[in-house]
Amino acid sequence: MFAEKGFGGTTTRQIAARAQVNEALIFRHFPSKEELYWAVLEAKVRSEDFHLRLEELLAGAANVREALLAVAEWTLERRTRDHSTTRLSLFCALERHELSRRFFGHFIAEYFEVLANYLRRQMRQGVLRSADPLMAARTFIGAVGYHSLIKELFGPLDAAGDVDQDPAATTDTREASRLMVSIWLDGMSAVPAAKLKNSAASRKRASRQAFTEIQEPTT
Amino acid sequence: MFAEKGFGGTTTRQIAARAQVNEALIFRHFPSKEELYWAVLEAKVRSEDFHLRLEELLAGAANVREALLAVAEWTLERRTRDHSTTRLSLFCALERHELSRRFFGHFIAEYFEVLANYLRRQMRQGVLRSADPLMAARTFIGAVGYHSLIKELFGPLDAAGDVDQDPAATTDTREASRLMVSIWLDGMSAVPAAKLKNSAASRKRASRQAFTEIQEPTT
DNA sequence: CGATAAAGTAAGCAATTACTTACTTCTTAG
DNA sequence: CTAAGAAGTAAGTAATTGCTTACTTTATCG
Repeated sequence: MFAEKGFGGTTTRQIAARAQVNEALIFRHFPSKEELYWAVLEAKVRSEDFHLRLEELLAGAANVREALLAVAEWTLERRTRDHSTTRLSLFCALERHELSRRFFGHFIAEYFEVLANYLRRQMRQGVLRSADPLMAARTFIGAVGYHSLIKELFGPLDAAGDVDQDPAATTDTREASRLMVSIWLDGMSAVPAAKLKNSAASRKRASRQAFTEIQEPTT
Repeated sequence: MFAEKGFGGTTTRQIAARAQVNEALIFRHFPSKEELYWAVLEAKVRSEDFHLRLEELLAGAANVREALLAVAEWTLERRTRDHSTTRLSLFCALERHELSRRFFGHFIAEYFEVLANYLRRQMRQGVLRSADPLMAARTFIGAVGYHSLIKELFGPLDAAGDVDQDPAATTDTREASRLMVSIWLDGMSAVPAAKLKNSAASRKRASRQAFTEIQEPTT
């Protein structure tokens, strides 16, 4: 309910009603509404150990592309399935500045750090060109995160109008992930030799590249 | 005040106090708090004609890189200077789902559309590799937008700790823009010849890998 | 069992909410 | 000048807020 209407927008009466208990019971278990709120946040954060899952994904992937694809798809899929974490953290950040920074802020920083460390390693090994790993991580997460954020907050809005509704979320997730990874990775790759060849004969790209390349669609 | 504490978090009494008028005066000019809210939103949106400014920036740039750099720097600079628009739109999206979509949703879609059209043109001219322009636009805006969003909501959080505060916002803006543009552009360029030369000179990594494959390492 | 504490509740508290009413002041056109 | 309406206000309204009090029920364990 906090994720749905925020801290200020949720009343203890509503919470009690939804929990099918008396309102006074809330204040028997928690000294105040605020304490309940932080308990909810902590439980939420604790239950979704993001940066651990992220480490797993990165460690389990065969190469950078696979890793980033996995991260992108995981992120998009998770966030389209459940908006509550995003909403909760956004509400938290918007409503109470001080504490949210120490809460989600630290959490997010940790998350970035994990990806940044991975990218740093890839840079050292020459797989990626060298750049500020933290910024590089942000750029990637940003593309993925913003994409899903807009979708969560404002719906599909694919066209300028409002005609076509969410067509096939999974297809979209796949395709979106692939494009974002390909853009980021091509930009960060240490060896864009293939791309050069590619541009030299700009037509039949598809046949030439066994892997890696992401096809363009859209007539 | 709506940007600061949201619709529900702002009371008409507070507004009246800040405006130094009697609370009743508000309801003489606006039939309800909600109507006042929408009036504020409309005024805000109207005053910042984003997609027009975006078109100007794109039209005025010498090439794609310049254009994207201008867009990135403009976005970052504007958003670090004034958080109110972001906060307002976020609050709006979080608090009232239905109307926000028609409000900011349509607005954002329009914004994406402008950039997408520009990118489409560049693709047709062979400057950029062809891909879904809307997705490409989102990927770029995403990297920039998310970066500034995190900063707005959770502060600097550069390191995992909390030691170094915002060092030099302008320097950061410049550098961040440059990196994001370079990543995105290298990933989207049809002719990355310069990049090859560049990387060859700097590290001679290029010689190592003939084409395409992004080597995995992972011990 | 029986004592003790935890779990649970009905009713109500003062404070705050968006909004109204009944009234006074300012501005301005004919 | 003056009438009329706009601008402005003090003092309320009923409803809702987080939270408390005084009480009853249920579970636990020697």
